[in-house]
Amino acid sequence: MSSHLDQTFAALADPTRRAMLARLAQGEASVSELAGPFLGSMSLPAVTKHLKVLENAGLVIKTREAQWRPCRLNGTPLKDASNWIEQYRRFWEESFDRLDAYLKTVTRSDKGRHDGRKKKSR
Amino acid sequence: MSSHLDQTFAALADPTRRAMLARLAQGEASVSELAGPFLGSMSLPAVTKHLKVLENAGLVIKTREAQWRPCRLNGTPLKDASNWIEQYRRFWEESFDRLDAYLKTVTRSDKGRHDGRKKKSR
DNA sequence: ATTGTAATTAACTGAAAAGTTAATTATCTT
DNA sequence: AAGATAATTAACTTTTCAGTTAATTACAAT
Repeated sequence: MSSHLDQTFAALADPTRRAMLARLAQGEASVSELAGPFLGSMSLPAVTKHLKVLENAGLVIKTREAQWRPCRLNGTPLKDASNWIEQYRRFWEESFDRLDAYLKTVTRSDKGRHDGRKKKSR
Repeated sequence: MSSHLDQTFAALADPTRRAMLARLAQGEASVSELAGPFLGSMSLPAVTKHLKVLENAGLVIKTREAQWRPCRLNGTPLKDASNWIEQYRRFWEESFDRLDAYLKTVTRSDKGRHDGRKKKSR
């Protein structure tokens, strides 16, 4: 049992899969169209599997048209991923760097101790 | 050899690790403080390993203080992850849904064919 | 010096991930 | 009906990941 976010982030952790999403951002594509750029370095079944991971994560929706499987990107799981990350925005923005710098100025001694004792002063 | 984004997304794909980041967002914590909530369900070495993954991804910075390893969150890798995801924002926002709905209205037939032929009309 | 606490390292296990080749299914074309 | 094309499934290998227990390192306190 793995959460939605688990699956989304796991799917995004692979460069082949991110490239496939990038391709799909340009528009619908069949499996072989998606596979094209990778067939030099991996087999078609490997691509099918990557696609399955994206599909299971809900990032790609595969339909049927004759012997083709047109795929399109579904962004909704990315919304949750984005929201999750956004929680941490302050940790990479300027304002935080300044806060951080400030916190470093304040002596960490007592706040930082785990044994409830004072640190020797330097 | 895995890219920065690979490592970041892979690190975020695990709920234990995300929980550890959530804890660190509250402020610095030692390894055992971080481990606390999980010691019911996993061993301390397991926690150390998760922490190592976060550290390798650059999401956590571990320092030394006596026998403790105070850890703090470093948000910068999240910035890249966020930027990557933001590229796809239009795929989960209203405006896109409308565009999508519109595209479905227009007959997909020729646009969607991969063999350059016309579809039989229904 | 000995003991206790914090954390890591070592060595191992089991399960999941990522790839392979070969065979199979489904559909279209002639 | 036969052949070509698109894609998947099966069976297998290899590697990586997540966890375990036991041993070890490092420091502090007495």
